Amino acid sequence: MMSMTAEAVENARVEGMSRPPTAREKILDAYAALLRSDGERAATMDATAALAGVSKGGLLYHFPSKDALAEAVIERLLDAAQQDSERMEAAPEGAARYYVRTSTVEETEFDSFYQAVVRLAAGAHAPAVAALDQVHGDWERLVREDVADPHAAEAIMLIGEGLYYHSTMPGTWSRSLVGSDIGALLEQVDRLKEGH
Amino acid sequence: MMSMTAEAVENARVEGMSRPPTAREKILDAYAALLRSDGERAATMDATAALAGVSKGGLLYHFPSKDALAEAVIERLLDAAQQDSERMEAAPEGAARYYVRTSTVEETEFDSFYQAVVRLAAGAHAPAVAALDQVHGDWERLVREDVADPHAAEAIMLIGEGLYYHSTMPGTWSRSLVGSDIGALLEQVDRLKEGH
DNA sequence: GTAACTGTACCGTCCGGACGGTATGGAGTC
DNA sequence: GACTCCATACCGTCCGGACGGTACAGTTAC
Repeated sequence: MMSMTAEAVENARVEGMSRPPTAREKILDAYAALLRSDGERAATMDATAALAGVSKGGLLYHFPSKDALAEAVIERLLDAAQQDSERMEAAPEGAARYYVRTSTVEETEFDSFYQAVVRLAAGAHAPAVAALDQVHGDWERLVREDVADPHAAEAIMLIGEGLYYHSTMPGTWSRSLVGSDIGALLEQVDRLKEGH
Repeated sequence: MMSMTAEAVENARVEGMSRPPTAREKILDAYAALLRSDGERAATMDATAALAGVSKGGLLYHFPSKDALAEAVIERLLDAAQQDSERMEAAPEGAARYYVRTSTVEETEFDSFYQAVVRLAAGAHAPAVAALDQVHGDWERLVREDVADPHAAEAIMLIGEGLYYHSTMPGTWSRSLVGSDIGALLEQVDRLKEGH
């Protein structure tokens, strides 16, 4: 069996080979989980290492600085967003419906990292803000291509962003809204899309 | 000339008398401004005191702990939200239009403190989350009263929350959306509200 | 034998908070 | 109306702990 450098492991992951979770993956997941649940402040290196079941030395072996951790999370998001955009563009239901439908909280890896990066952006982390800019820009472009009326497209974008807003916010009211019928919401999207 | 205790000064503020900005007000504004611009992490007591033009000791005189600062910001938000809800209920254009129209970034005191509390909530600050729950619950109730179709009401709520999402996010893409024509967006709201 | 860790010990900085001052300006007393 | 007393409204410094990061000597698994 070949030995693998950290980089080789990373490449293998990017190429889609599924592998048993390495320490590096566990650390990244733990960091994202802490960001989501308790915010940037609580996502310390010690806490991340503890949650990942790894020593601090082990964490620093993979990520030499906290910023490296943040960069890796952002990179993961951009990778996932790239794939999501392709699915969105090819969706038979149309980009607008796809966008709104997938904006609801599903326990996907994509959402997990999206929410993590939102928390980073809330701390004014410039690369996180830039990454969100890029992701939203892609979505907006695809929705605008799908929806003839630009004002309807804008309203649909906002609905999706409202759902993301809910997904990144803890609290009770989010459940009452997001938990409701997606089908009915998609009908509203259709109504906006079709014009009057 | 009457003497005023700190409590009397506070009461005067609550009762709506306009007074020259006291140190307490300046500290609160500074703290909210730091939360908005750079997030919870950067809104330290030292930074707040410096921005308010007050010594650290002076800050701690008015707010004995950092949590007291957060509580005061939340209280301010709830006060402002109370007044906003009353205006929303009485709005001739209807609650739905009022809600969406005022969800765009205006440089009001209300928005300033709303964004500050969102940043606190992003740090999993429980009272901040509860306050946002309450504010959003009021809005939702009023919009549901205004819009016959509950699914349309939900879509309208989400549009407003999408706008708030933009307002709390730095970055370039927010401008292209939020800066666009509010009138056109309100037309979309009308279309949702009227049903098909 | 090398990559992938563990575990510990340590450093400098920052942050929240405690604390001891100080200036001011009434209130009460005679 | 001078004197004491005291509350308000601050200032400036110090401390303990947490956090990011360094260093490095061992250990395990392939």
